[in-house]
Amino acid sequence: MQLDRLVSFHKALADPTRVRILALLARSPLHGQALAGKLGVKPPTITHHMSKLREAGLVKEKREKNTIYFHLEKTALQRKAVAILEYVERESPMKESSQEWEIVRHFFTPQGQLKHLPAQRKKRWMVLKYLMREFPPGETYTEQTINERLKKYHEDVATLRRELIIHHFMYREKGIYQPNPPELWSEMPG
Amino acid sequence: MQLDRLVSFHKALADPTRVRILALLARSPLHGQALAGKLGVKPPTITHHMSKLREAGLVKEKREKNTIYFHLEKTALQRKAVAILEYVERESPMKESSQEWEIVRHFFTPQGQLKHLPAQRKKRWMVLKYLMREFPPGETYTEQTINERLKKYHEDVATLRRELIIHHFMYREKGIYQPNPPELWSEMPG
DNA sequence: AATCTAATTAGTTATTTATCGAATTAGAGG
DNA sequence: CCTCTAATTCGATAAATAACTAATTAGATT
Repeated sequence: MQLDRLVSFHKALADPTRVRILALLARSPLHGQALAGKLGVKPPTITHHMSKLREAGLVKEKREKNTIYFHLEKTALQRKAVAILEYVERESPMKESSQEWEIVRHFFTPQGQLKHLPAQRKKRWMVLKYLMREFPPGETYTEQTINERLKKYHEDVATLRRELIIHHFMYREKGIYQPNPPELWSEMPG
Repeated sequence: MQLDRLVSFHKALADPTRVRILALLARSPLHGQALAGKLGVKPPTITHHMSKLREAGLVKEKREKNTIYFHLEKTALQRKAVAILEYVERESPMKESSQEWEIVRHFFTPQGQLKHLPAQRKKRWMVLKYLMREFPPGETYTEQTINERLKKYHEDVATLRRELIIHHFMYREKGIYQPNPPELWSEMPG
């Protein structure tokens, strides 16, 4: 789910009256006047809230004579409720271990600059893997792009580039760089 | 989770900047200046957002020298994300069948008033069960409270009260009413 | 003590929004 | 055509809030 859809879903739930509406509709379908009565608000307020809930895809309605019955879209609610988890997960290639980050972070300044490449092979590998966050898979990168992005971390981009290739984090062909999938990375040393 | 906690959780996620912060922190802990830099906002804005996220229990912080590193409380996020599902579920004792509701609803006006108690025993039982939504288990109720709440449905609260007792939906002792758990209810007739 | 940096507070502004009363629209039924 | 009811729209108001600048606090280092 894209950011703005995700945010407007949570906006829909960021009001006590709307949450109570959903709880009522989970019991049974209700029409506007009944909701207004049970919640102690006026009909225009219900209209206001229902349009937000409808926009968020959480309720649907069925007309019956002059009356409009709203019902909860429970499967949509379930799906959207967990979307935030997928969203933060999708963006986090470092999820495997926060201990790893505890080691890696000492080689970066608070501004995020790399102080120096670790001498220890294991730590060096971790730092290189960390740098790969700049190059998500599924895309290819020119050498110029690689240089620009590595420059943010350290002056000596040539060494960084070479190390990334050596450990098979990336693959180079005719000046085009391509991130390897984790299966092709070199093993984490000792 | 109670309503206001639930709402303030969703308020915390109802802003694109805060969702982006969570996504960044899912990668690795970061301090305020780094967040400000990556998001293109000023430090006071970060302070503002972090206090909301902290209040919602989604981030924690660790001081190190002069710098404060924030990290995501992922398990809290997971727990709270699904809380809305439990909330709407908990309030819906009618979930077992919407066919049941199709029968029951004919005895209520669109405003939610009970037209009359059904003569058929099975339908009468269903209507009484439906009325029990007013009296969640885990609490006790005075007769006055019972009367007030039943009054919304029908004038003749005495009959309703008596029927609820007869069918063992509630238990009365010394003028205090207590809802029975479903195991103690009388069997649904027919 | 003086200084540097990160974070916070205070105060301001512009935007959003929850709610209401009054007026209007949309159907249904006489 | 008239009337009734449910729902919506319109306009107004009050409250919440996201963002900034400027000033201040809190620790750490010199």
